[in-house]
Amino acid sequence: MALDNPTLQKPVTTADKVFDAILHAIVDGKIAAGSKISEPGLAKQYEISRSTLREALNRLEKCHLIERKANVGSRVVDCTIEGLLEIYVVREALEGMACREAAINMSDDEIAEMQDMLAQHANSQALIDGISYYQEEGDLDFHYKVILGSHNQQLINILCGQLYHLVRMYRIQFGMHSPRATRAFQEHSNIIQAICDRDGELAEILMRRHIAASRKNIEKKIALQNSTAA
Amino acid sequence: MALDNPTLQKPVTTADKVFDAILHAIVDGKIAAGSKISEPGLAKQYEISRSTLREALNRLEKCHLIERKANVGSRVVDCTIEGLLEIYVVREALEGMACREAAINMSDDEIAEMQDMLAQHANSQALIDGISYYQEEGDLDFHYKVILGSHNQQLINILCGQLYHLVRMYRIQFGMHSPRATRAFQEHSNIIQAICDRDGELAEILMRRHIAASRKNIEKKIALQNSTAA
DNA sequence: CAAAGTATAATTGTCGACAATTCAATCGTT
DNA sequence: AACGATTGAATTGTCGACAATTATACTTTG
Repeated sequence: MALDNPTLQKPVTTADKVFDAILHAIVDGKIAAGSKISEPGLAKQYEISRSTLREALNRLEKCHLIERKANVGSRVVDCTIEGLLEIYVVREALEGMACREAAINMSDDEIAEMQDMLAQHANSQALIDGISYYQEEGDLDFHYKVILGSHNQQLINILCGQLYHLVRMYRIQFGMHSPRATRAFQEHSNIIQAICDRDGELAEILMRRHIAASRKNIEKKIALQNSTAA
Repeated sequence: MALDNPTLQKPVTTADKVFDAILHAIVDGKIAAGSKISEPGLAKQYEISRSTLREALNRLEKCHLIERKANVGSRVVDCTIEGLLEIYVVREALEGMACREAAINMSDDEIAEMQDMLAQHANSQALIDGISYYQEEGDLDFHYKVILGSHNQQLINILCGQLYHLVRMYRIQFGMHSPRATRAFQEHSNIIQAICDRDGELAEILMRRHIAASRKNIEKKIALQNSTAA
């Protein structure tokens, strides 16, 4: 049960709720990537006014989940390999820095909490079975914790508020549950150790390598896919 | 004459124009940082409907220039030292990576163009006079060029579309024209050289140091300010 | 038959009004 | 006099309708 909204600002207005609903629909692929969004259609579907819907669409645009052109309309972003790799580049830079800052700014309690989480993941049946649960849920939990541990509001906003919605969208729509589970777990463990040692420099390097490894894994997969297809 | 909108999507709708107007007003401090925004007031001032104003406000929120709370309203972000330092941390990470990618992805023409710009800055009267023109305008031009040179749309969006509005706001409101002009110029020159050599690793390191130097310069200034005030 | 122009239909942008919530001032109580 | 509750005013959220722009289908022409 990973929190999919670590900033936990509960939806109070109806636009908030519709935003949440459409967000999940897009991330889960129920609204197809690249498809055009019909304002009258969606408004009727959710039984709200167009004004309220547009309010929700504006927030989706903030997450880079939809793109709007003036006098033309909104489209769901489409998932491309290039787009995915671009995100990994940004993640490598930002999460690396977040990890460095986390090593500096996290409280001892926060670190202990993160260690507990890792221990829990270690014991989880899914990891023992080598299944992809860890990849899909535990991995995000870990990364969220590190990001929040940076105590840098800008980093938190960009990563948790914007980029990670896209990350989850790609994960689901590209079906990314690679067999990196046990290895990624070891890398997480090393990163936490660096944070625990308050070694920001090492923590950043390890996190960057961790993310770069994921990216390269995907690149390899894609290359393989292309070679077999050709 | 630095472009203050490198993504150059011209305002077509009235909400776009109002967004531009309010953006400049906030960045220039004509609308005070931290002040509350009155929707009826601003709507009347710009002679538009509240719906159109809210559309503009949503885009300002995307730039992190205003913050909204449900059923309460919008406030202009306030400029704090902590906030400024947070931005520098993000810039160090993102622009460092952008610089690395620029060394890989920039075309020869783009590099030549950037070299021309630097040469032009070298000859500019303002730099010779040791005045702060370079800091305020040429510096931004340089950083924009590098960011765009990354050819990474995510990086471009985050940096040019969001963060740099805040950067300009802080520069103006904190009156940041430090005597780092000639030194910064030399650093820019070295960075371009690394990009020209297609040395992404070095380019990233140099850019990170360049930004970190600015941050430390500010921290020093603040420390000095505090010591004299006490 | 293809291509361009035009007219129609659909969609987006903008507006003003009403409902719901929050803020402010007044009044009453201890 | 200070604190809390209540009432009124102001602000935000939501709605439906109209205007402006764009997309579509049809007609006309070469």
